[in-house]
This record gives sequence, structure tokens and C-alpha cells, in this order.
Amino acid sequence: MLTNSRLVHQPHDHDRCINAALTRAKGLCQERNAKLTATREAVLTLLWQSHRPLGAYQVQEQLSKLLAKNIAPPTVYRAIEFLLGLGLIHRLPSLNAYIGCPFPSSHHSNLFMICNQCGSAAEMTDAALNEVLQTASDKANFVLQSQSVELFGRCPQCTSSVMNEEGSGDV
Amino acid sequence: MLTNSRLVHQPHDHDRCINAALTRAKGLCQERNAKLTATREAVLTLLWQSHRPLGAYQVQEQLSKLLAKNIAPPTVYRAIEFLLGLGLIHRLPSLNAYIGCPFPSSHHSNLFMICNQCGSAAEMTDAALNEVLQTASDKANFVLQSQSVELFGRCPQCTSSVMNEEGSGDV
DNA sequence: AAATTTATGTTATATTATAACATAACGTTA
DNA sequence: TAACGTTATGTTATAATATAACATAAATTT
Repeated sequence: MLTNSRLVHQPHDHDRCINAALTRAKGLCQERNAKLTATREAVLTLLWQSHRPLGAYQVQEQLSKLLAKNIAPPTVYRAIEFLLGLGLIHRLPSLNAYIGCPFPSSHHSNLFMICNQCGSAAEMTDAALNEVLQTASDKANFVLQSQSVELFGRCPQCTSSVMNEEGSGDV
Repeated sequence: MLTNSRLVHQPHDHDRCINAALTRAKGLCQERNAKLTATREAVLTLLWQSHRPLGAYQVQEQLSKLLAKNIAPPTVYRAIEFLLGLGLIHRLPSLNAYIGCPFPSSHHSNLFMICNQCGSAAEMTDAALNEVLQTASDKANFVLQSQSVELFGRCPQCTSSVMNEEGSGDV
């Protein structure tokens, strides 16, 4: 089982997350003969600014600021498409949002735990989950090709802060 | 384990599906003191015309035809919202589409098997799946509130037709 | 350097969803 | 039953997400 949930749900040196992600990305691109251009790298970095998924238009806004010129949606979506293709980021369908992948290159089918309060999203791979899904598919004679598993709830951090300051509703 | 996968993936008398869905809907509405108005019933019926999810604007188009007058998006979305609230339909986030629920009122967390070729979507409840997801959440101290599980692949029908007429790509 | 491929820029528009306010239908109670 | 409050629908406009289509530029190959 791989997961970044401890990092996501606890204070940590986030620069290390970002640097590690960039290093992985560079390595993967070299392997695959893919070019991590300035735009693509910038988008990846933006998606790693926090452990919260960002919408494409949030990326656009921040990218425009970063590059000090107006960036149009297609530029953003192209970079996203490229990064998705390499498995460097994921799309969270129920949020229409994107997030950096902490373990690309590991052929994995993943699960996300999305906090309804703070918006953080931790990723996890789980062999047991995949077995269950494969079994269910087999039972129905369904040929499983890919999957999207999103869990919604409260992350540990928000759970403890709710206990302290009573009465704060979900975001 | 509840599922409608046999029905979805085999030829069957679909009028029975529709009628059963309407009967269930009426019962549930009576129980909950909710009003299944003409518009709402029409939308539900449209979403039960096949075992394929429909987008809101497809519903709008068909509803406009059915009622022989132009129906604006908010009307459709309101009906959808109502039906979602009662669990009579589901939203499939990765398709931005909606589909009738074959077993509302059974408090269930569900899984969808979506065919990449024909677009059909079968629903299934699976206790083992829920256990696995609960366990994964517990491990991360994540308080699980709801979930979305979508599987993509090929349904039995499309699998057998691919075997016969070689070379047809995915839709 | 010419040709080819790959990436980005630019404009317009498609698709999905909601806000805001007006009207109508329904239900309750005086 | 008339007045009132509530619920549902109509209507217009617009927000939010995503892509099509074509032009330009940059990199790579020949």
C-alpha cells in the first residue's frame, strides 16, 4: 500500500514535496523522451503548491501571474493533458480539478480521500481494493480497464480541529 | 450484493424496468411526503429510457420534445436535484451524466460499471468493497462520509460483439 | 537552410451548471 | 373562500469547465 496521507494530513516541509515531484517528473520525462517544457513544469509546480486539487482556471490565473502575461485556457489544458498522459497528475472527476501524483510511474490504480472541510486530497493505492473491484467486475463479466475511486469525508486534521472549535460547518 | 448488471447487459423487456422505477418512485415519494410532479416524473422516465446515463442537456432536449415546448436548463437541473435528493437517480461525475437508480431506498454506497463502448452503466452494491474502503479510511484516520466508485471497461455484450466483428474501436 | 514535427498563441465557441428574480400552483388557516 | 405562506416552475442572464480550429513559433531532422 502506497499513500501520501501522512504528509497530506500533517504539517510538513512542503518544499520537499514539490522538489521531489519535480525530480520525479524530470526523470520520468527523460525515460519517456518527453519534454518537460517551462509551461508544463510551471503547471506541475502550481499543482504541487498544496495538497489540494486545483481547477484548470485556478491554474490559469496563477500561471498568468507567474509568467506575468495572460495565459489562455488551451495552454493550461494542454499542459494538463501532457501531465495526465505521463501520470504525473490526476484529475478528480467529481471536483473538476487536478492534483499532483505522489507516485507516478508506479502502475497503480488509485483511491483519493478528499476532505469536505479543507479540500485536501490524499492518494492511496490498495491491493485489497483492486482485488475487490476485479472480483466484482469478473462476477458481472465486465472487462475492467480503468477506475475512479473518490472518498469524501473529513481528514484527521479537520476532525481534530472540529473537536476543538465546535460548530464550524463544512466548506 | 445488489446489482442490475444482468438486466443492463442483456436484452430484456425494458418497459418493466421503467414501470418498476416509476412504481418505486411513487412509493418513495409518498413515504417521504415529496411530490413527484409531472416534470419530475418525466425527467425520471427519460433517465430510464435506457441503461445509459444522459447528460442534463440531453434530458433538456428530450423533455422539450416530450412536452412540446422549450424547457430551460434550470427546470431540468431542479428536477435532477429533487431526484438525486431522494436517491432515485445518481450522478456519474466522470461523465457529467445522470442515470436512474435501480434500488433507491436501500441505503447503499454504490459502484458503477461503465462500458467504454456502448455507454451502458450497471450499478452494484458490494459489502466487501465498502469494508475495504472503510478499512483504508480508518488506516488514514479519515472519516468516510460518502464515495464515488466508477469502473470503466467493456460490458459482456460489447465484449462478445468485439469477438465476432473484429476491429471495432471504442466509442 | 529547407522540411518536418512539436509546442504554443489566439480567437471563438461548445458544454455543463447556477444565480437571480418573476410568476404560478398548491396548501393552510382565518 | 380569501388571504397568506410555501413550494414549484418560468425566464433571463451568466458562471464555470472544456475544446475546436487555425496561426505562429520553436525545436529537430534531413
